Amino acid sequence: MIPSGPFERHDHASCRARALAQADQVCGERLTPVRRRVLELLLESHVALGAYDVLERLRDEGHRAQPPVAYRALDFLVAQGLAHRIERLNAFIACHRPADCEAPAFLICRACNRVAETGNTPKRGALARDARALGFEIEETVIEARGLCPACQTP
Amino acid sequence: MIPSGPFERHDHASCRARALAQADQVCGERLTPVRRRVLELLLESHVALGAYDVLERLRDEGHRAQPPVAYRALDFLVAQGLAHRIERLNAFIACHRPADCEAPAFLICRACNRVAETGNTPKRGALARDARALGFEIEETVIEARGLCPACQTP
DNA sequence: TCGACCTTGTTATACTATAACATATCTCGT
DNA sequence: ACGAGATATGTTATAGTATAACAAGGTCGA
Ligand SMILES: [Zn+2]
Ligand SMILES: [Zn+2]
Ligand SMILES: [Zn+2]
Ligand SMILES: [Zn+2]
Repeated sequence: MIPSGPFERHDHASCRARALAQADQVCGERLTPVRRRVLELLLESHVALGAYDVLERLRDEGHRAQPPVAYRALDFLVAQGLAHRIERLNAFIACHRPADCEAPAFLICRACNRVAETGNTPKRGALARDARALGFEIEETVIEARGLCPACQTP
Repeated sequence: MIPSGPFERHDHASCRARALAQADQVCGERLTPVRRRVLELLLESHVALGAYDVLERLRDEGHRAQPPVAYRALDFLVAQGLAHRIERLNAFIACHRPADCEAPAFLICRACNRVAETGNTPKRGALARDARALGFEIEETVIEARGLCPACQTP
């Protein structure tokens, strides 16, 4: 996947619209109003949101939601590949390319908190080699790098 | 680093003793009794322990400890490179090779919960390439693979 | 119509982590 | 000796993250 997005200036409206359209297509009716709204919230920026951030926003909109509402919606989105959980942050971001997203990796800026998804980490790196040598069967890999995005590197 | 350890039958007593000796050497006096005891607890198996697991064991031994006691000891061990935090598990494992551990990656068996550390992930993989292309400066990377160890793969 | 399945609502609780303040010790320069 | 700063521990309270469990309605095919 071509690295692109959060750290560059970009047309975020269409960035968001495209992801939402793909989500509609993937899920059809299963993308219920709450789930769709949560996805929209995640798509508002490239900053990861915690479940309670999502919850708070839902409440601000008049939805009298309890924690399971947020977690269920987020779990659904993650299961459909429309969002990703960032383990280091206990938070979630929307996937901006759900159509072709496999083995994603994440670059997390510790200064501005934006997260870039840089995908398709190869299955043949040093990790895969070591796993094979051990007889370990990898099912899923979390790769999350922390550092500074271009904008936050002091000049 | 040569993959070795948890998933193979091995002399765990010396596995543990070696790590402890290296820790003593690295830390000297700073490896206080509590900190050393926590490291020993982590070294008892290759299964990751949560902070509250550690706390419970300390209490079983008569130490009237509160949560900060466990977290402080664990934070110290992590800072010294004697233990690693596994983000996916909110848990900690001892590093069995503190002397030569840099950029570790982890293989987590979802069946038996043992964790293998397979180290020295290269700085020149696809991730590093993408980061460079984005101008992102990586400071630290979490790599955690989930799957099945050899013993847990049903035949 | 029945039952299986999915979705949402709601209450309560479990698990993980840190803030903040207190106490003790050591070391170093004066 | 004295006080300042650094380090380590004790203790209380609270913040933040996540799930269990039960209830209730909707859809849809057998
Ligand atoms: Zn965008
Ligand atoms: Zn940034
Ligand atoms: Zn061992
Ligand atoms: Zn296993």
